[in-house]
Amino acid sequence: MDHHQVLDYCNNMNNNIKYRGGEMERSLSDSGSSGSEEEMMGIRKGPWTEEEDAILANHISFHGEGHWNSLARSAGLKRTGKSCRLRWLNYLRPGVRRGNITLQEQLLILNLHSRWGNRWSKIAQEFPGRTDNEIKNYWRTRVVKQAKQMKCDVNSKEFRDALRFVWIPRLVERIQASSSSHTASPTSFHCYTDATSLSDHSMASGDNDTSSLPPSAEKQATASGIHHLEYSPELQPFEEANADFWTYENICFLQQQLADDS
DNA sequence: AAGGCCTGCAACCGCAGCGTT
DNA sequence: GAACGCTGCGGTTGCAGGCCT
Repeated sequence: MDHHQVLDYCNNMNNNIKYRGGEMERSLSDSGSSGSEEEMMGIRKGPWTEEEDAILANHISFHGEGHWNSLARSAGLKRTGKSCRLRWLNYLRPGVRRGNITLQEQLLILNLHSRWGNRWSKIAQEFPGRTDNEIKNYWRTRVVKQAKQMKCDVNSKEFRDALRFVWIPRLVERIQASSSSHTASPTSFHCYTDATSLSDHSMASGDNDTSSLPPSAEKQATASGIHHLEYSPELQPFEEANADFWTYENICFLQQQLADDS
């Protein structure tokens, strides 16, 4: 990205960013804390301004990433190096994707989390353009919320079974439905659905109990004590699925992950 | 209309690991 | 090998906007 591209990029950012509450000056000296070096230096905290974003992006375009503390100083930003790094990686960096998590991404998040736990940066590596922060937020705001609604711990066997036998199969069903309505390759999902014993009857009907499960899943869910599963609105369709991502290889990968979990 | 509550997300904080001196 | 600084990670918090009463 050369200098002119950065400037264009910054202009676009300025036009597109939706700021909450406008510019917010919140230096430490304003916050009432006292005596810290940061306060003496007038280090700013809180939301970034458009001007700061432009300065940071412009500076990185000339000098590159890294050495964040010295970068912050030389750019004239009254921010910590950590703050600059976070802002760049999570927001300003070219290629960052923001917005709705697709069905495929949801499925992969559930699966990778079951494998790696809260290792968000590692999980995020499987999602080009997504940040660990965004995936972490998704997990906490959607999945943890769902666990709370089910009155069980997110790491409990009960909830993990709910993910495996209810949530994930339902996501797969919806991906199938989305795929078949947008592409002419319904056989793409054949191996996955066969291997997970999913029947053809729809789980997208909004049923709230295990009667909507495939027979094998229903049996296992019942055996696990899951009787009153409820679905959140976020289980309703998100934006159009990313068909390019949903390749035969990815399907088989997920299938293998599911098999490894059992 | 207004006030309180809830939700989602950006950003901060503390800590651990690593490299350098 | 101790001290220091930097970086990256995961947990947590603060707040704007939406929703509800």
